[in-house]
Amino acid sequence: MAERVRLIDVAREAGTSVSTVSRALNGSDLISPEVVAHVRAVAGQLGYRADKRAQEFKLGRPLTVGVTVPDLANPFFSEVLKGLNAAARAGGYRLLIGESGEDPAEELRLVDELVDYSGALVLCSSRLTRAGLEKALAQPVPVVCINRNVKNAGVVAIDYRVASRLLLEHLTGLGHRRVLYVGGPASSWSDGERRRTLRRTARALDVTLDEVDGGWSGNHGYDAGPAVLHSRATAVITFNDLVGIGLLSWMYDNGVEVPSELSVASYDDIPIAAYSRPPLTSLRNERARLGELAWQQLTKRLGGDAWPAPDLLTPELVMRASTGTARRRARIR
Amino acid sequence: MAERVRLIDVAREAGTSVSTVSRALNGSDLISPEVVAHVRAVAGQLGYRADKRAQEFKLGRPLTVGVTVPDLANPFFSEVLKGLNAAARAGGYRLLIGESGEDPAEELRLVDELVDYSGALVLCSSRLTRAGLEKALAQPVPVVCINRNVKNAGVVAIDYRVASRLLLEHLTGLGHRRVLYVGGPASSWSDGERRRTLRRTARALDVTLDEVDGGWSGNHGYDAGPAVLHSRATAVITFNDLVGIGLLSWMYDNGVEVPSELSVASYDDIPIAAYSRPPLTSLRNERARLGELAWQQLTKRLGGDAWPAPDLLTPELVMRASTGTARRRARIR
DNA sequence: TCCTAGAATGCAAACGATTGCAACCGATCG
DNA sequence: CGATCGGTTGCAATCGTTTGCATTCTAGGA
Repeated sequence: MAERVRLIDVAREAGTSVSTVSRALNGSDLISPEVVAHVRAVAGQLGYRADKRAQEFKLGRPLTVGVTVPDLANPFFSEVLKGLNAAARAGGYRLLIGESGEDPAEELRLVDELVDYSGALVLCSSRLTRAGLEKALAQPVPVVCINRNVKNAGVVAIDYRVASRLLLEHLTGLGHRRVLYVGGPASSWSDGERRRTLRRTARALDVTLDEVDGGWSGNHGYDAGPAVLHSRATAVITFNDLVGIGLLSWMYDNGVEVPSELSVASYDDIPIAAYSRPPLTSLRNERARLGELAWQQLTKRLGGDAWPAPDLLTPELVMRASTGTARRRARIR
Repeated sequence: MAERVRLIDVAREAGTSVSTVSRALNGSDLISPEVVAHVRAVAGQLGYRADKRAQEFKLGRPLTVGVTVPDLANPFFSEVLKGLNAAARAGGYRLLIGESGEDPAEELRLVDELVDYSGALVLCSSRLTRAGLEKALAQPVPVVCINRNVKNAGVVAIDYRVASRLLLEHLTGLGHRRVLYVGGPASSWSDGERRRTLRRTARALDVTLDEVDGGWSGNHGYDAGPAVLHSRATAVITFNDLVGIGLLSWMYDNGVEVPSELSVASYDDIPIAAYSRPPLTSLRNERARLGELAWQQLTKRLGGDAWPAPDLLTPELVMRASTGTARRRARIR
């Protein structure tokens, strides 16, 4: 934990002025090559590292992107972060990450805090109320929303219309005529979209669609077990894979065979979805790409352009053993 | 996206100097109450928000803690982050998070970058080589290691001696005499600790312990399936729950019944461990507490004290259905 | 020999805040 | 009535950089 070496120390040691050192280190062509070499050598010897905070402070806008996610423990979000982080770093930016814990009030607090340090904001699956969102958009920095549609902001989302169609067509193809949707958190825009598109598609396919409330975690899925069984559906679609896996577990504990008595399918296809028992049919999406696209929208905007049109990502159905034809009605043994 | 309001704008509007505004806003007792009220009112009206970057720059050390984790998608790490984040925020600090992707070289790069913006570093389950670690510790900021033991740094870790004893005693209690450990990444210190303590305890309990290499993800666990079956062990301990769940899935796919033919237990007890099929016996630990303790060590150190003694957290065995007495030998059907 | 163009370098202001110190005020006291 | 004092307030330096502009120096042409 040595003392910091500053520009002035290098200048003194090299026998020049700070401006010369600064220019030499930053590769200005105003400086003679010999001096550049000398300064570089001295700087290296002294172990000089520019104070990034001072640099950025002087330069203006902070090179930081503030990001909020509802739940860091959900691989969906961590992979979005991975993509966003890679893109942002390539563009010279860092990520400041905040987790709201699925709580809209906390998310608002986070936004308020992050904006102090960030030159831009990315709200991932924002749980903000409409009013909260307005406040966030009123901040003096550009905002991109992932999986949430808003005006005056960048928008990157998964195409849930396609998603819901893929799921329902798969299930009807297996002969299911009555499907239950186990929903997510009420504050989730994407839950709303899933419901909306499922309903529409169900109508078009002449499928009966029921809905119950669930949540976002394995616990929520497990707890939804009884409600699922009491519905008369032969197939279930869950808000996400964690819920789906929890539900599978309840079915197992209660002797309901999947898929012969009940089919289960879900959104997101997180890695462990392949390792549930039975493996979960789910909708794969390019989550990392969501992050990348968010960054692209941001750079365009930071470059002075208007917001581009929303980017929509098309998911892909991954069929696994949790869905099949219904051979008999589920009943608790 | 309005223009930023600065201190000078407030001063002009309030008809005073910047110093007065600064003091009024920061609650100095040198200012008369009326002026404070007036300045506060004007500031509020103008929507003034202090430029945190300028503040911190002036004040000196950055109020940021840089953190590295190997894998954001592993709930173990996200919960450590949760605890660390809560504690750090309570202390007025923010987190700058970097993910190394289990790659030591990338982690070194991360450290190098994070240190430019951070007043302290937390390395979570660092995969750094000894040399890399030395470099990291030579940085001009205090460093805390979570789940890695080093000199001249803060250390917070899980007590793997206890952990391994709990696991092996549980298994021997069920009658197992031959146990296989499916290991983690070679760069993981905690994998080393698990192996070391397992070996020692196995010797003490007169259990035969075999080892194979695995990894950190569900895929690694699945891929270890054949090796597990070819070993003559009746019980398996996996590096972590993701590996355990992957392994369970392979056993299922290949007709091996758990636990009647093979018991599986693991470290960490991440939430979905309860929802694997069968539910996974695992070692619960207070991950969020790891983060908290790391912060406590840091504050002590930042306060000028020497590094406190390492904090060791004792895990707790959660028995679930993946372990039981071996009734017959596993064989692929 | 003197002047000047052009290259190289240094001086000092700036980014937005905090803070030590000096200056100022009215009131009290001698 | 002037000196003093406590309570307020403002001036200016400062944090570590970058950068516009002035300055210096060298060499070449007249």
